Amino acid sequence: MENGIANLLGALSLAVMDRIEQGAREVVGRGGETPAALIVIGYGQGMTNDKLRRILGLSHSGTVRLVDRLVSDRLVERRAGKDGREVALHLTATGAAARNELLASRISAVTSLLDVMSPAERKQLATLIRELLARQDTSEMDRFTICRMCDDRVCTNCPLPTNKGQHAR
Amino acid sequence: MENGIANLLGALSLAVMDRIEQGAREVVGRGGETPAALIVIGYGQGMTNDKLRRILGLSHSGTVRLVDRLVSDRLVERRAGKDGREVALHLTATGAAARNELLASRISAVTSLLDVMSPAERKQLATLIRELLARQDTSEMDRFTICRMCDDRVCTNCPLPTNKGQHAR
DNA sequence: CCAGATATGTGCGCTACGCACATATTTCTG
DNA sequence: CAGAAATATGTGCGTAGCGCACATATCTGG
Repeated sequence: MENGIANLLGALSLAVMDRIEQGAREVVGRGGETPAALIVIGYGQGMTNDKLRRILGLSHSGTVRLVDRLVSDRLVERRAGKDGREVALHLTATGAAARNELLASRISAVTSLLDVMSPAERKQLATLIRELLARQDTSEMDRFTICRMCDDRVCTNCPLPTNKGQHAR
Repeated sequence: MENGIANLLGALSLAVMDRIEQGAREVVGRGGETPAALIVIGYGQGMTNDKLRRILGLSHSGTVRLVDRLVSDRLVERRAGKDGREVALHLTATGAAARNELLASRISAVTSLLDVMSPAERKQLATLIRELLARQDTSEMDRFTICRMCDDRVCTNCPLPTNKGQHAR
């Protein structure tokens, strides 16, 4: 059946995310979108509450409370934004350290599944996944959403297309 | 960088699970492990509360409450088990229908990401993922956990080291 | 200069889950 | 074969994470 591949990818994705989420919970002591929020804020482009909300796919109030948790955990600070309405989210030193741990934990979780493959197989798989992602029809915000856990220290050449509405940002 | 592949697989897995979970929530109106529970119970080997708990990776009480929700939604029935202590979980007709919808939604979600690939690329990817899964060092319960969302109507040849109908108590 | 858009914060409730405890049934001893 | 331990389920209570509706502050365009 042609759907066999869909089922296999579904199973693999579940296994991958189980491991990533377990590691993330151990590192930051929180679940849900909180780990992703820490990573996204760490990208450092003067993240606002509202932008974060759209990237994480949460409601507005859910995002405010999520940031409340990060602030009470001393991982994030709310600073004044350019616009008097906006809040600029910044990582504290502790937050930046936690973020690095989080990224390392994620890479390690995925690597532990991948290291049964030979270097040639890994290269082949990387090429296929890169193509798969590159051909997706993703909006600017979709791209941030998919990449909300991505390790910017490792992913120097993101395959996702940046041109859906033809103009970025 | 050697970790590029891990990051790519992590990003893809996140995208896949986002779509699967969104569809599952639309179908059953519940999140968390509830959709997986419906699928697992539907495998139909006289599932018990305790076995379900181990497959889903939840606490005991969490599982009891999860089953409570499924029962109150008229998707699952609690029947007497062989052992006087056990409860045998069975899908109602409504539950079986919801389960089929759920599986179809999952396959459709993954397929929508995959159909940018040519048949040859899909076949190549399937072979690699199958190998990746086949070489994992998984316990009996790990396999059920990884396969807790799997479509048994589609996955006739599970690559994980044990057939899924098998029960080792 | 004021109506609408934008951005954030709050009151309130709900879902999903865990811990500790209680209860019922088997199984395993001595 | 009686009692202890193991197994399986259910309950009281609390918490984390999130959404809806509403309130407030700031910016923008006619």
